[in-house]
Amino acid sequence: MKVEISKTYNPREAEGRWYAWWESQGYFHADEKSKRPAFVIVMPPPNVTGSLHMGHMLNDTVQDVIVRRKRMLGFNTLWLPGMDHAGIATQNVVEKELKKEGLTRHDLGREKFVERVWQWKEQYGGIILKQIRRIGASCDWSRERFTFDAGLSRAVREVFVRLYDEGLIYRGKRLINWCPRCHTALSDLEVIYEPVDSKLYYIRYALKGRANAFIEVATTRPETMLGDTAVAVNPKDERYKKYKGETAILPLLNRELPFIEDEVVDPAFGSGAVKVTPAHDPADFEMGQRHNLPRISVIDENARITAEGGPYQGLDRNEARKRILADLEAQGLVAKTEPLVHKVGHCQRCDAVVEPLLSTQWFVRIKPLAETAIAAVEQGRTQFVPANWAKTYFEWMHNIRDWCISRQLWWGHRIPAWYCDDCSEMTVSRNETEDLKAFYPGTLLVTAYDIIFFWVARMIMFGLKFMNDVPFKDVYITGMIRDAERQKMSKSKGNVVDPLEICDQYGTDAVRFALARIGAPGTDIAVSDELLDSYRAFATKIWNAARFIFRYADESDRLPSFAELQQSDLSLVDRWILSRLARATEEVNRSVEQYNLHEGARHIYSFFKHEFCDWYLEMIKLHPERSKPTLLYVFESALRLLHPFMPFITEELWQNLPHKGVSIVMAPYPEFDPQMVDQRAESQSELIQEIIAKVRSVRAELNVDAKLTVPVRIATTDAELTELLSSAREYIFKLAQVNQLEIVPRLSGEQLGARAVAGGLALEVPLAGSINVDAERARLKKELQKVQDQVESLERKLSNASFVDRAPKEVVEENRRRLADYRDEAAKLTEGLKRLGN
RNA sequence: GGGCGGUUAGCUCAACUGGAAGAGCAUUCGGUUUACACCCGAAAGGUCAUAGGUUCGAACCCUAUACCGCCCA
Repeated sequence: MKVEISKTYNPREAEGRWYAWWESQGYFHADEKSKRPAFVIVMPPPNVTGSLHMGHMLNDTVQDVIVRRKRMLGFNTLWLPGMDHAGIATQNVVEKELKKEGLTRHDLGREKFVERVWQWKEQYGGIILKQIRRIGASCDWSRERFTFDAGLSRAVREVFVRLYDEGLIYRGKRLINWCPRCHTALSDLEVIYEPVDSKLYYIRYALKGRANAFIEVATTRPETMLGDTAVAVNPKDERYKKYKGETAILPLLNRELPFIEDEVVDPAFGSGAVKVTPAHDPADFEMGQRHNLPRISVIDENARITAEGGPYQGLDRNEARKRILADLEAQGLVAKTEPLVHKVGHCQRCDAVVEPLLSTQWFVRIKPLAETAIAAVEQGRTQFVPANWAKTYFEWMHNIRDWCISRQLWWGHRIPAWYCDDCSEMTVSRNETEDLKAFYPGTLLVTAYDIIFFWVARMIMFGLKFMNDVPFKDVYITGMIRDAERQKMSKSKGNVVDPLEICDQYGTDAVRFALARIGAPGTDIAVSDELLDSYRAFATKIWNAARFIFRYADESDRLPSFAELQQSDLSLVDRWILSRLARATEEVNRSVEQYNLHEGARHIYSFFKHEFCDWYLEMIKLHPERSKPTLLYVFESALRLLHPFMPFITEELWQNLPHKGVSIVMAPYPEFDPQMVDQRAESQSELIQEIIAKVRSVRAELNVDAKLTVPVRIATTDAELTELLSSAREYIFKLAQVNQLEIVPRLSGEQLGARAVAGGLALEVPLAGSINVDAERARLKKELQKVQDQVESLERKLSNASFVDRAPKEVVEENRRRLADYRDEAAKLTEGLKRLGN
């Protein structure tokens, strides 16, 4: 019985069906007892509150292509999925919910609140994990992890205690980033600096003991003046030399401020003099340390002015700014105001303006960890792909600063400071130990470059520290997704596309292929409708090729082995396509192995579309039954080759074709077989294709009616070529609309016809009087010009003695051969032209 | 200010080790050839940002410049 498939492919239906089946069959499950070599990727865990965006889809596609191929190659693959409990983000979400009920987390208390967050997590969290399934990611869901699970909490405590015992964790009063909305400390990385339209205020500070003498300081944050403890200028600044040793008087509060000199002050900024507020500015904090200045905290954790702010106590920082400026204005102390765009730190999670505050927090002394991690990358134990990103990593690691690790969150790991003495025996559970043995270190981490500082660096540091080995051998850095105008996608710009909608629209396979195809490592990707259209068309092409095959395939057909094919009666084009398949297989494997997914995708695309569909399928229409075994063999192999990129459509078609095994997911990945290469079949077949292409080209340029069949005459005296041409004449007939092929020793000058050269052979399309001599002459002249340009450039090259002497022999030979070919072609074209007169 | 990257066809991007500049889309022309009009065939389109240098040979290596982008401070 013939296999029937629908006229068009319905991606949505097929995708859901196959994924559910794959998962239920346990194909993605890694076996911790397996003896096969392991291939391990840990998925950078998405936030529990998150939903899939194109960046995730790119990452997950890259990981899935790599993992699926490795699985098919027989590796014991583990792609470990998980979710980040995302402390601040998740707490915010639940707090917002509570607010609707008129409650705050304080009304519930810590325990009840955390319980509530867990409820939220079970009910609404982790939508993204379902979405990740939707795009075909072949993760081992049986091992799914949540960063707030008991096991991971224990690991965090263990790490904390060990670092503390070694003196790498300390508690100290330092200037930290404080989010007054989230009410927590943030690490440096959690602060996003954004340009803000602001003003630079020039404020007059009086000088002690001098009537009417002022120094102007420039500031963007007048409200912090309440905490000023000095005025600073650059020591090289001549303008202020005269004030050395003087004392300034802080307006409004009348505090005495020493006049100090410090290199960090930029004489070109503002007036060249700045106020120094060690408790509210990182640069001032350091200056304060250098000059032993007192630190006065005037802003509290609610961003309100403290008692130190005297009359301004209790005011919000913004209100305080207004009032202070008004008061200064009233006293004539605001010299001038200039517009200024400067970068202001915002909370990564809630976008509130971050307040630098003095606070007692826990810090990790990170330098010793960083040094080991730097060495590991220098030694190549972990490699970046592309290698350039190692520079970014080094740059950051060399300038790393102690890391503030405490957060004032309820939804987060608790610092076990109160039972340090008791927890020294904590270990991870036995089960995890077995998995760790089997799967640590991992092989690969795939992430965008904005995460190098977060996950990559920290995983390397802590992997080395606690597992004595790097956590992964390679780090593949993907680009960022941009829209068609190359703008970064962001919610505020409103140009975010939902990958699931895109997948619904174009089919997941098409979107995956597009991402893989265009995403060279480390380069940004612009997603546009045109791009997606072209790969949906590719999926459709595959579907239709299958429909063609199903016209001849029967349920009783079985898949031949290559050995069987070799013994059967293969046609020229069969041998050709097998050879091309072998080469495509080699290229795809080489490319993907080197993480050049875009190259791999390109090779498959080009093989499938331009060789298999455009030539092979067209050619075997002459003898479909004879070529059926090869057709089935090549198509089935091509599906396996393509499967990592387009998992759904390949499974759908594979299941309907003769195949071996239960699922393409577990079928072997094609590997290069030198026996399949047939150089002779390739050159013979290419000659035929060149002849067909030339005839088509001549016909099109001379506007020959598409329905009209024409005779073709080819000149050769070579017996082998004569044999080849006559055996391949049917292909030329069918594909070039030819009705007669005459092989002659040489073309005579008497016949009027269009001339061309294909594969070194002169050919003629006698058009029996219908030819336009002028058009043909023009066409030939143009053709000849091109060839002569080549001849000239090669002659120049070869007449250069140092090229002939110094270039490798093969290159010189190659050029000589090309020159000879072009000269021959030119001669033939000239002859054709001469015949037409001028 | 420090670091990184980019500049190739109208557009989006490739080009593995320095050795004939490619693809997709768009454009033009011709086609309902029974797998496919989400298609087929043909064509046109390039000073590889600019200026130097290295080399027999440079899109690729080096130097400088211009413009664009990103990261860090």
